[in-house]
Amino acid sequence: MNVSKTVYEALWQKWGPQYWWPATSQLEMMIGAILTQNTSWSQVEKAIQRLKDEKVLDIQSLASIPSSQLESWIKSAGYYRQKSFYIKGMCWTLIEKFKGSTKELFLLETHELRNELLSWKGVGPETADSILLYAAQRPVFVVDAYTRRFMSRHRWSPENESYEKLSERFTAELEKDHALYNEYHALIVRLGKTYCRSKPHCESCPLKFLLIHPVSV
DNA sequence: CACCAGGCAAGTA
DNA sequence: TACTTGCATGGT
Repeated sequence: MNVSKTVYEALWQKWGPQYWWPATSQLEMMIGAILTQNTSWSQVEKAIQRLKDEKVLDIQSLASIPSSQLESWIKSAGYYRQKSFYIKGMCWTLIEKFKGSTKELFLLETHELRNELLSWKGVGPETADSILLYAAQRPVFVVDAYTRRFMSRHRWSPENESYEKLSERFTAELEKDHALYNEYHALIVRLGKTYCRSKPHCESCPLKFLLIHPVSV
C-alpha cells in the first residue's frame, strides 16, 4: 500500500484543512520561518504582531531600523539577537540582489532558489524548504522535528535518517503537488502538537492503525 | 524546579 | 563526515 497516501488521508479525515502558512505576504512568511526556529509558534505570533503594530513589516523598514530596536520587538521568539541579524541580512540581500522584492527572488528556478536561500545566514534545509513551499509555492516536502519524530516513533524510518531521505519517503509515493505538500506538512504539525510528544497518547492517535508499532517513550 | 518549542552556525576530531 | 555547543524567551 501507499503509506504516504494512507497517512495523509487519515490526518485529513481527522482534522481537515489547516490553512497554512498563517501569513498575509511572502515576506511575512519568510520572517515567520526565521522566527519559528526551535521556538513555539505562539511566541512567533506575538513577535509578528509587534512588527505589524510598529509598521515595520516590510523590507525597507526591517533593513534600515537599528538592530537593537528589532531585537526588542522580536524578543518573545527567543534567540532574538541572532534572529534579528538573520532578518536584517535577508532584507539587505533582497534589496541588493533582488530589487527589494520577494517576487524577483522567486523568479529563480526551484533548485537555484533553494541554493540561494541556503547561502543566507540563518536559513538551513528546513527553513529553505518551508520558504520554497509556503512562500514560493514549489512542490517541496518540508521535514521538521514533528515529521522526524512521528516517522521514527512509528518505525517508518530509522532514527537518524538524513533530511533528504526523509523527504523522499513522502515525495516518492505522492504526486508532485504543492497544495498537497502544503496540507500534508501542516497536518503533521497538527498531529505533533497533540501526539507523539514526551507523553504518548497512542490509544487515540489517528495513526494507531499503522502496522508500524509505535515506540513508547 | 526541569523540560521543551515548527533550527542553524561554528567549532572540533 | 559526524558530533558538540551556544543561542534565549516563555509556556507547561
